[in-house]
Amino acid sequence: MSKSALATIPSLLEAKQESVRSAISEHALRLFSERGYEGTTVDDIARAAGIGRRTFFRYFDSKDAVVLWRYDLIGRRVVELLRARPAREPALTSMERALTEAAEFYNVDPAQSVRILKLTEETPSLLGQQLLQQDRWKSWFADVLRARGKYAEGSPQPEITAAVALEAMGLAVRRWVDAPEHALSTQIPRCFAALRKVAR
Amino acid sequence: MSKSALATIPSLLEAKQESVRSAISEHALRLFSERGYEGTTVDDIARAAGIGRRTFFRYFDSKDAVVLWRYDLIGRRVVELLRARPAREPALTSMERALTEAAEFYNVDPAQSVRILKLTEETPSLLGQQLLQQDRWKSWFADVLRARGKYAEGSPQPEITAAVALEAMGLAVRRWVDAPEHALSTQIPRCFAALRKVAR
DNA sequence: TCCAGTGTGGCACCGAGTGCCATTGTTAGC
DNA sequence: GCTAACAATGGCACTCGGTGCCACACTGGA
Repeated sequence: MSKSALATIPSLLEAKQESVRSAISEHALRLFSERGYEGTTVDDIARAAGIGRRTFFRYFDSKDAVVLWRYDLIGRRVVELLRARPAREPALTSMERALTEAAEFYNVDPAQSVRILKLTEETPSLLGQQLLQQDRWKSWFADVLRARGKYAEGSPQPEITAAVALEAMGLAVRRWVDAPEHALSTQIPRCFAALRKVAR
Repeated sequence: MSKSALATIPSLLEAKQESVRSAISEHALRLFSERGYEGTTVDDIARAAGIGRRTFFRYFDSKDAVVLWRYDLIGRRVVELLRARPAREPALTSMERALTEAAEFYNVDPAQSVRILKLTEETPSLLGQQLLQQDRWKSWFADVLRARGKYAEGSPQPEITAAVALEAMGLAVRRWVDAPEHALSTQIPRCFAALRKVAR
């Protein structure tokens, strides 16, 4: 793809590819809401988007990816934000701030976000993939925290901190999806407060 | 199967089925360690176990299940143990005690457990399924905790407590699998201690 | 105009998982 | 011990996700 360092211009072709990509994605989401995720085949999506089945798999690695690629950015973004936090800040606070800021992603189009998150939640194969993704994030976040150098060699502290923060975030998102009338921005501090209370 | 209330005797057939079941399971694990999980087809397993491919799917719902059915008991066992804990005990303590006791499961055959857990950890499709299973457990555990009636209506506290305890347990298991020379029974309190320190 | 390089999509293939059905064996009633 | 129900078996064909291969079409440059 964008291997050539000379590709200064979006080059028409890249633009076209991007439009094909979003066309596939939109048709897919429409079909999923009409016939359900399992009830929609890749053939259906390809036909609806006016492309070949083989081409579908050039734009997305799997059927899951049509839904889940949107989350790919989030993990990286959190790492970025986390690194930007002062190293002296309590680790859990840094996690909460970074996750809160990254959650702005969902506010670009809240209704769309809720629809996608709900679909993910109620479709086992999608949920499984999402949990897998978040599991990878855990170690990324733990690495950033460990790099602060405040932990003893082999301490489980960074992993635990990263994991439980992600858990709090996950619950906040779930509560928001189940009751979108309460903003995500109110659920996050609520869940982190509950987390801080767990250990008393 | 054991629908008939009169089935006092294991009935030869049930016994045979149990032996077929474990035969499939053992051949599967052997093949997985020889050729890897992805490199082994269901046909291979069926052939090795001397049964038809179709029969394989009568004993196990999926290829994953050959590995993961062993964990099925654990979740239910934890619920049981959790209910047996005194309601006045701090929730996180109850979780730690219940999970610790349920972890005895792994001590029946530690070497075997480590092999299976390692396989699960390094095989995405297995890990995904396992995370999915644990996600279901979270709500089971949360329900038990909520039934204690110590939480305000709609409080995220039970979910958070269940989730982070499971996270601590998961990390303990992971550390044990990566370094089996340190007993799981020492990793669990270590990870829970780290968890309690997160909130300071 | 001809020659790359690249996107496309058809075709054939693999592996997981399922419905259907004939065959086989086991159990139960006589 | 014979036989009639019944359950387990496994073969067959099919669906669907995913992949390798290859011929074709388009674009851009010499």
